[in-house]
Amino acid sequence: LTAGPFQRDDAFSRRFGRFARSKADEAALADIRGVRHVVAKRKELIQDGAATLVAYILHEGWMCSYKRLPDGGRQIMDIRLPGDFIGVTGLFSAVSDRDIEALTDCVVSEVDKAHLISGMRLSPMLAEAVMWNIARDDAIAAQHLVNLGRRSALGRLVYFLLELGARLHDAGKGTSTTYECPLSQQMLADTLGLTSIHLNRVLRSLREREWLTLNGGVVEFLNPSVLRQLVGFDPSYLTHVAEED
Amino acid sequence: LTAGPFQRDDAFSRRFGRFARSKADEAALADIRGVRHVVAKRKELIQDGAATLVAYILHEGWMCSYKRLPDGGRQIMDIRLPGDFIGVTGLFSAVSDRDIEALTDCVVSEVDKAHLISGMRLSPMLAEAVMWNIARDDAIAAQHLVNLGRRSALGRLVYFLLELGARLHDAGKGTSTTYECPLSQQMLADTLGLTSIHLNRVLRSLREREWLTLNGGVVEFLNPSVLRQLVGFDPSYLTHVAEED
DNA sequence: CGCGCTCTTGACTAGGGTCAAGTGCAGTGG
DNA sequence: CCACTGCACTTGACCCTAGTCAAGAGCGCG
Repeated sequence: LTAGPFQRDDAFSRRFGRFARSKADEAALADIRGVRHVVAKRKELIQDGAATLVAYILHEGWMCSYKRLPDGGRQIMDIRLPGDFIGVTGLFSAVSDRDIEALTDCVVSEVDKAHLISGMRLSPMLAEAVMWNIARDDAIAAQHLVNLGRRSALGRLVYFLLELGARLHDAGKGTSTTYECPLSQQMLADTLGLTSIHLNRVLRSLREREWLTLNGGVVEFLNPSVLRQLVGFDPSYLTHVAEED
Repeated sequence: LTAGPFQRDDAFSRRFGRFARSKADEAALADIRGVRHVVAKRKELIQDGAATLVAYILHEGWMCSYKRLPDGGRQIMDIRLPGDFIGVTGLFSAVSDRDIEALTDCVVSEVDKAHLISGMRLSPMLAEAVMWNIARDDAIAAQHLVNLGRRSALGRLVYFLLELGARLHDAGKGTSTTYECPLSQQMLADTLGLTSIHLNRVLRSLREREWLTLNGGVVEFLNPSVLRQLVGFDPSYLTHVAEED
């Protein structure tokens, strides 16, 4: 894993290339990418309360954003995957309201605020792409909210793993029924508002029903259609559809 | 309640006026406001699945956005108050992923997408103000997520009512210890991921401890400092702080 | 007057948290 | 090669928070 040069199969290019209609568009996309960094597993990229100076594009690896509670617990807000922006909305508030941590070794590139704004002004396509991405993250957060507020532990886990699978597929990872998932049970629990003990019980129940397994960091859907129907999963909010004109 | 002309004490002007530094800025702010409408209580402003053509500024009244679940339940994502944008991020996805409904009689004005984008391009201040607002809504959603994932029923209710109070104060409504709240117990429950029955029990418990009351549509904090400390409420994410330069 | 809505309360249930003990395994050092 | 340690994962027993079911009160409205 190195902070090497631009690659065509980069998840960011896959996602945003769909918006580009001209050479100028592609140049605008390439232009917002600043310095590339490698971020080691377990290192914090952004701290809660720290000034928000730059955002990032995540090229390789998994990250998560979370909040700590007064009582010591934590709530993971979102998992960030290759191709995702990190901390874009945060650029417009004075300080970050959450921590962001690398779950695996990661490659990111910086996105400078002034640079991003001027890029969006010059390229309507870039503005559209960035705003669509913000809307997508918003839709993901909304689903997460529904998950925590109104679904059982089993439903939450199923929905979350299905959504992760769809997002990974979008980033060019995994197959339609299986993917690698570096999240520990404790992390899944912190995401879904459960204890790791209960999460373990739910996983066993899913295994025994032969619906899905999570073993050695690999998620496998044994019965995807039942799972999708169970929680009403419709992944259309995750991918951009071009406007008809 | 009429869809009358622009007013100086409008919550939107209060919120966004802080960003303006010139006559041109004020003109840009005034310029994105389109047609004014009155929306009757219980009417839907935006439907889940409908094409997203325009956004709105909420001038008067309360609205909420929610999602319905396959099993008939619902999760309220957020309460929208005077001065808030409605459906701005939604402008950048093809269809809305939630319903938005008036909880009281409301006054809104339309915000046209093309108009908004050109305004943001011409006025850096407008761009900054709109993006800050998106970041603020994001921070509110993040707190909501923490609420649902990691707090007890009592903690959720306390945090939510404190936050509402702070947001209303920002909009020029209520006092430091009391405000009018048109939300039924069923709506509060749908917001906080609880049943209305349990919400009622929690309200009783808060009343008996003499911490807060909700009676006849009026919230009153009897012991604000205890409540704030209980849930670690810090309202700084709700108001914009000007950058030092 | 009766209908329908929100709110209230009680009795019972169940989903998920807490506490505690134990397994499996990757490192590490003797 | 084998202890020793630490961490993630498992499982069981028990408890408590919040959901379910049911009944009734208060009140605005046609």
